[in-house]
Amino acid sequence: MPELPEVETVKTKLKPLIGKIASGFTSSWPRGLKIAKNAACVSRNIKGRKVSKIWRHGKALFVDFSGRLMVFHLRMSGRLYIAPKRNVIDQENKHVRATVKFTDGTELRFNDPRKFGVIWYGSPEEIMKESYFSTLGPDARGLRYKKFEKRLRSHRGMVKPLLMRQNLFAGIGNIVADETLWEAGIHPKEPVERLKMADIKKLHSALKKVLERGIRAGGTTLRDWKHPDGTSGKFQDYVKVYGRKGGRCLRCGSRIQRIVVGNRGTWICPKCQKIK
DNA sequence: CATTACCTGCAA
DNA sequence: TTGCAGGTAATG
Repeated sequence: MPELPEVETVKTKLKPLIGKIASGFTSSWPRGLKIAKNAACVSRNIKGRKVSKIWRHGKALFVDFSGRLMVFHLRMSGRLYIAPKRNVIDQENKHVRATVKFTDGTELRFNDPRKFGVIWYGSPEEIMKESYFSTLGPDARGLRYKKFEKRLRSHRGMVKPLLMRQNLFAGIGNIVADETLWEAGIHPKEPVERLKMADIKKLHSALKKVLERGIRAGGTTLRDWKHPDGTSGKFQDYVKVYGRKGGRCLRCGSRIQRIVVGNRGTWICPKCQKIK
C-alpha cells in the first residue's frame, strides 16, 4: 500500500466521517474480513454506532465506531474513498470489496483490485490479539533517535529489509526505504552491525525528512492509490531514486540502478550509496 | 536469509 | 507473453 504517508493522507481525508452514524456494512469478499464472522454480523453490530475517532498506526487505519474498531490495511492495491462524490469516477467504482453505509447517505468504500487488503472488525481487545497488531512496532513517524538506534541495533543483517520490518518500525515501505537510504547515502545491503553512530543519525534524520515530505505531498500515486476524494498524491514528482532506473542522480549525476534486495525492487545511486 | 503465494492490471 | 507492482504470511 500505501505506506505511512499514504495512510496518513487517507486518515486526514476521512476525518469528515467523524460524527456520522453507521447504518450498515456490505462485503463481497469474505477472505478480506477478519475477526467478525461475516459481513452480515458486522452490519448488524455496526448499525447505529457513531464514528468517534480515526487514527493511524504504521500502515493500518483505525476507525472507532462507539467502542468497536474497524481497522483497514490497504496492502498493495487498496484504497478507501468517500462516496457519493461528484469527482468519483467509474474507474474508482470497480473492485469495491466492502462498503460502510451511513445514515446520511455517505458511503465509505474499500476498493482493492488485487484483494490483498484486510479489514478487521471487533473490540479493541480482539484487534490487539491479532498477530499483526500484537507484534507491530512503534510508528515510524516521530520516532526518537535513541529508540530508532536501539531497535535497529538489536538485529543484524541488511539495513533495508530491517527498516521495512513492521515489528521494528511501523509504516516504512519500499518507497520510503529507498528514498531514506538515498538521503542518508547508505547502501541498502549494508549490514546494520557495520553502521557507525553517524550513519544511524543520518538514517534517522533522512527517515524523518522523507516521511514529512511524503505526507506534505499527499502520498505517492503510482497506479491504484488515490486520496479518498479522488485526487492524486504528488510525492512521485519528488522521489530521488524510487523507480528512476537510468535517470541521473540528483546529487552526483550518476545513473540510478535497479537492484534486488530482500526480494524487493530497489533503486540506488551506485556512487552515493556504496557498501563500506 | 530466499522463495512462494495471495490477486489483478498494466507496460515492456 | 513475460515481468513487475506500494505488503505480508507461510515455507525451506
